[in-house]
Amino acid sequence: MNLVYNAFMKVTIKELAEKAGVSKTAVSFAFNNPKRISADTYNRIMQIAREIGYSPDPVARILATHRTQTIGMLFPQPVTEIFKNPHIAELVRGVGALCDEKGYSLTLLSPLKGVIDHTVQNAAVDGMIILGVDKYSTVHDAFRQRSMPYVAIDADMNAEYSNVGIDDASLSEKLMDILLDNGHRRICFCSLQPVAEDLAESVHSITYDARTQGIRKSVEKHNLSEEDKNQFIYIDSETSFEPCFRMAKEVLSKNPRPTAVFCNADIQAFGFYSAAQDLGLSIPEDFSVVSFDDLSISRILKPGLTAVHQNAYEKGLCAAKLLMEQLDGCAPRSTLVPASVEERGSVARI
Amino acid sequence: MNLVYNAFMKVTIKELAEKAGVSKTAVSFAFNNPKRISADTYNRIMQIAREIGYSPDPVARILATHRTQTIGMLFPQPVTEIFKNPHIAELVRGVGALCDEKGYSLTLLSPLKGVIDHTVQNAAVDGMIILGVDKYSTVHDAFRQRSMPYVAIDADMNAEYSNVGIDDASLSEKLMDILLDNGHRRICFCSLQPVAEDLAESVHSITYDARTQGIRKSVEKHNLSEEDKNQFIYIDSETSFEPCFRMAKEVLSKNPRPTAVFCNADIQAFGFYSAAQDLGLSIPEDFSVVSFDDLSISRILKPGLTAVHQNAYEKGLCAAKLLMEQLDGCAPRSTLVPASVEERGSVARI
DNA sequence: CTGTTAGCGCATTCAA
DNA sequence: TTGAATGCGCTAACAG
Repeated sequence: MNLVYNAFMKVTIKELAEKAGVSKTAVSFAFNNPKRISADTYNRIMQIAREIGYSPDPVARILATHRTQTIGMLFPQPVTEIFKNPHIAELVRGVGALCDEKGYSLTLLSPLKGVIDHTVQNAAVDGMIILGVDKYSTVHDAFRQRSMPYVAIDADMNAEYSNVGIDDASLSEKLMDILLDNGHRRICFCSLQPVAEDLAESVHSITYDARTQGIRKSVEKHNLSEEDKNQFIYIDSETSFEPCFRMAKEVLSKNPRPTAVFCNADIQAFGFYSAAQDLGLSIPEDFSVVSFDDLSISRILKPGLTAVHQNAYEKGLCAAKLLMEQLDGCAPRSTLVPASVEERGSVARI
Repeated sequence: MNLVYNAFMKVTIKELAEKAGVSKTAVSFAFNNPKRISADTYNRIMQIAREIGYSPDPVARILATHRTQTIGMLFPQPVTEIFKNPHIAELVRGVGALCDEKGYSLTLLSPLKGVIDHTVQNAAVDGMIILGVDKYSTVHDAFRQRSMPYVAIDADMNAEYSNVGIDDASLSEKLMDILLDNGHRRICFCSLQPVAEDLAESVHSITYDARTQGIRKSVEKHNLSEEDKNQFIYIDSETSFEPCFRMAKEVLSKNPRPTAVFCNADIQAFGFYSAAQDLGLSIPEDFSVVSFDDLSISRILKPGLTAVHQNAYEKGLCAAKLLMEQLDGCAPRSTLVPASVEERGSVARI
């Protein structure tokens, strides 16, 4: 029961005040607003503080000020799962950049006992950035109940809450255009990871929906026959390397083999590049690949990956900015982050 | 000043107690220990709680219980820098795994205004896991002063604090043996990233020291001539892809070109593989590579990377376990995590 | 420039 | 089973 540490009887502001012969307020000022007391008393206080090993209790300070100086990033899955995807680290980097600048800490949050609303109720943070919002999520109510500001990433652009995203639908359409324009018909689509295992059936990813819509639009534009459409393959995929690699091997071993894959995350493309090499297939001659993300580390892929380039760092940073705005009293607003299709060498004409 | 949210006048336990016609204690029990009140009052309390939108204030609870249910990961650099290295994400995954299991949150911490001891004093966490401890750091005193339990990763194995690490010295020696045994002499060494920019000169990385020691031992074993040793090249390197790529290109363009590189992180090896391809060099025929980390994503490298395999996830998990132990009152202890040299195809005999 | 007085919102001992 | 009283450690009006 943590007795070891409590046994030290943490020295408090009261004790220091007594020892220094001043009031608690004076001590408080010494630590937070030194200008308001004389240099003499300041020095005396700090001197004794050092001697008896005093430092203010952060939690008590938070209770009194109502400011945790911490923001949370709320993920739909445990940290241990979600961080398998390198894309997430970039998002965190972006958020972290502003946190560091503003002196905020960043807390990683995930559903408490599987329910995300619990986390929203219990986290000691000033605001949150939330990912993977389900279309029908009740999480918005939870936030409203706590009167807590938050910003979503990759959720609904036209909702009343703050959102940061890219134009998934039109980018997805363009990406699909490339495949279809180059004659590909036997195409494999890799899903984004289900949001939570036990909720797998009821997950409604807004991003995934938008991308699907874009694909559909492209398909319609190209007047594919029913027969063509029936050649599409849909595959469930995770977002860490090993499973993607296995999945890719499976797909590439199919008979007939698809001529191209539409990945929803670079890490999936990694799997296909690696699997192709293992099977003696070459990209793009034997197999074409397109993807979403275009991580900086993906530059290692040869030939270069044709992909939707989205700057995850920028998205994180932008979300953090919108949150800080709200923390300063501004109203929620949404932002569309620029993204583009980068054509490199991973698609062949067939 | 956050008026928007405070204006809602958060509903408190007192208000709920009045509305329900019970004492604050009853409400507290309803949320924390329902068995101690009758089902009737419980239901009534919860009913009204829902109606008026009450949920307990996490911060007040923390102040009263002295438990934040949060642990911190303290990095020597801002999150935005440190997360460029994929290795870090693995560490976080490991820590996160146990946090999730035990219902703890995980806060990412970095030096406050450049001073790490400040962070230690001000973070609202029950304990910390700390990385990149400088040999002469005063951070240990800061922890002692707060009576806060902590665990270091990759610090001193024989200190009085808790530490998790691998046998860097002997692994490094083995890795170097491979290079020397295969006839390499013109070898390039890539440093680990300096801990903090403004402290660059006074940084004393324990890990880096140990590895250097291992290398030295290998060199001595192989009776290298002074002339041989003078061919060694030492290069400062960062741990994100783009800079590594540029650095690699530079190294590979040197005349005479080194025959091999000793990387201290996979991400550096990524740079060399990519740069080699760009320059029309092949690994290992034209250039050999060895590295530390062996990330799962590194499996994409062909030929396979000869590297020290360390399970960063395991290290994080182990550190979290040691910390939880201390939180339960146990004494600090250290653990050596197994690691091994994996010989694959990235080293040629010359 | 300094000190006094109230809380902040909840958990918990003890008595009823 | 319930409630009153007390304390957690600090900040912030306000008064001196």
